[in-house]
Amino acid sequence: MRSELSEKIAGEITLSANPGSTIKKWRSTFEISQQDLARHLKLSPSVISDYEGGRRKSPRVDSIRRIVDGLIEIDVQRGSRVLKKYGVSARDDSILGIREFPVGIPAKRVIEVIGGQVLACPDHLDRDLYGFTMLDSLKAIMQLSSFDYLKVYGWSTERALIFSSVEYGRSPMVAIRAHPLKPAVVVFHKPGQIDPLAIKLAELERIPLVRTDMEQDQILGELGRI
Amino acid sequence: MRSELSEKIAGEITLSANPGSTIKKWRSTFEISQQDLARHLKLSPSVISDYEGGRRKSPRVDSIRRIVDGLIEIDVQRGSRVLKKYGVSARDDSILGIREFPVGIPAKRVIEVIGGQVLACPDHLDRDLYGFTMLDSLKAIMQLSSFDYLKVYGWSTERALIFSSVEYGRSPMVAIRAHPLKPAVVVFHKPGQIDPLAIKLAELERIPLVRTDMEQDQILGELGRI
DNA sequence: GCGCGGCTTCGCCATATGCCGATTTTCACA
DNA sequence: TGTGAAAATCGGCATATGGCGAAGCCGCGC
Repeated sequence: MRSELSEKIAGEITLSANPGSTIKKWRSTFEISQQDLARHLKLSPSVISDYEGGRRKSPRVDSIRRIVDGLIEIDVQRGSRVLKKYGVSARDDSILGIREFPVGIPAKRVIEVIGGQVLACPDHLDRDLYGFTMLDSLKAIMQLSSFDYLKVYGWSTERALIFSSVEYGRSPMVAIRAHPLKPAVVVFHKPGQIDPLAIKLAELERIPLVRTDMEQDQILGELGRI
Repeated sequence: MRSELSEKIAGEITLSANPGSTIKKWRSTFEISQQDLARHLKLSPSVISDYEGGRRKSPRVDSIRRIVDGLIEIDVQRGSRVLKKYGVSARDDSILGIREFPVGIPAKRVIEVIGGQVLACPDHLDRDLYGFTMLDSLKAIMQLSSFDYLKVYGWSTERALIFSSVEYGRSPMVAIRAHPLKPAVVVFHKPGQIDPLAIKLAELERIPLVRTDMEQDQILGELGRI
C-alpha cells in the first residue's frame, strides 16, 4: 500500500533539516507509540527514540522507507483510520488488470501485441514500459479517490494505462492532466467517438494515445504473457 | 526554492527499491550531467556514479537532500527550464481572479452575493470560506500542469472554485476528483447544459455545486468587496 | 510508595556509507 | 577508426549509522 501520502511523508522527512522531528510528527499524526512502531519493525524502542531525538542526524533511506511503510501498515491494521482521513481508501472493482513487467518492454511492442492504433504523439514511443494497468474508466472516476489513483500506477509510471468503457475519451485525459503522475502510454479500449480535446490533451502531455478494439480478455492474456 | 516538486522527488527516491536509479532518472529529467552535478556539490564525479550505480544501496537522507537541492539549483541557474515544465512558477491567463478573505465568510453568504443556485449537496453549506478562485475552465485544462493546480488553491482549500466557460461541467468535476486537493464549493459560471455526471461527482465528493449567471465582472467585483 | 507504559540517554561494536583518486569502459561523432 | 567527454568501477580509509540492552526519567493510577 504505497500511496501518494507515503511519498509525501518520505519526501518531507528526507528534506527536513531535522529528519528526526519530522518522523516524530508523522508518528504522532498516526497516533502510534514508539513501542508499537518498534515492535512492528522488530526493533528495540530505543532505536526509534534515537532517530527522533536526532542521535542519528541523517538516517539512511531504507530506514526512512521502513518507518514510513510501518506507519502505514499499522494504520491499515487498525482500520486505516488516518489513511481514510487523508483520503486513501482501498477497495474497488475498477481495476481490471494490473501487472509489472520483469524487464522493460518497448512501447511499440506492447502496442503491437494489443493491436493498437496510434492516435497521438507517435514520436514518443521510443521508450520502455514496465507494466500496465487496465481500468474501467467510468467506475474508476466514480470509485477512486485521488489518492487511489496512485494505486493505478503500481510500481512505475512507465506503464500503459488502458481505459475501457470509454465514451469520448475526454474525462480520462482530463483526469490524467489533473493528476501529478503520468503514464507513459494511454490506451482507449473500444472507444465510441473520440473527442478532439482528448487528442489535444494527449499531445500537450506528450503521452502517446492509442486505440484498440481487441477484446478485453485477449488484451489481458497477451499482456500477461509478455 | 523548496517546491512541491522537491518533495516529490525526494519521496520517490527515498521510497524507491533502488534509490540510485531513481536519482539517475531525475538527473536525466533535468538534463544535468554527473559531472555538473558533482561540480555543483563539490564532489568527485565518481561519487554520483557510485550512488546511481547502487554501490551505496541506501544513501543517507542528507545526501538525497543535497542532490535534490542541487538538481533544482542548477536548473534555476539555467533558467528553470525543467522547473517551468513541471509548472513550478508559471504564469498564465487561466486564472481570472483569486483572493483570500480576511476572515471566514459563510458559504451561504458567498452564494447569495453571486446570485448562485445550488445544484448539489445543499446540506454541506454550513461552513466558512476563506477565499475564492475563478478560472477559465478550458484554458485551465489546456494550460495548467498538475502542479499548477496547487496554485489555484491559494492559501486555503476552504474556498469557492468558480469555473467559467463551462460546457457540460463534466471535465471540471473530473479534474477535481482526480486532484488530491478539494475546494469547499464549486461554482459553474454560465454553464451550458449540465451533465448529470457532474452532479453525481459533486455529491460523491460532497462538494456543493452552484450555478450562477451573473456577469464575470460583477462576480469579481462583489467578491472583492466582501 | 510502587508499578507501568512511554520515552530518553548512552556505551559499544559491526557494518555501510561518504568520499577520493586512479583506471576502465562506453559511446557519440569526427 | 580514433578521440574526447561522460559514466562506471574499484581499492581504501575515516566516520556515521544501525542496532542492542541497560539504566534513567516522567506522569498516572492504585
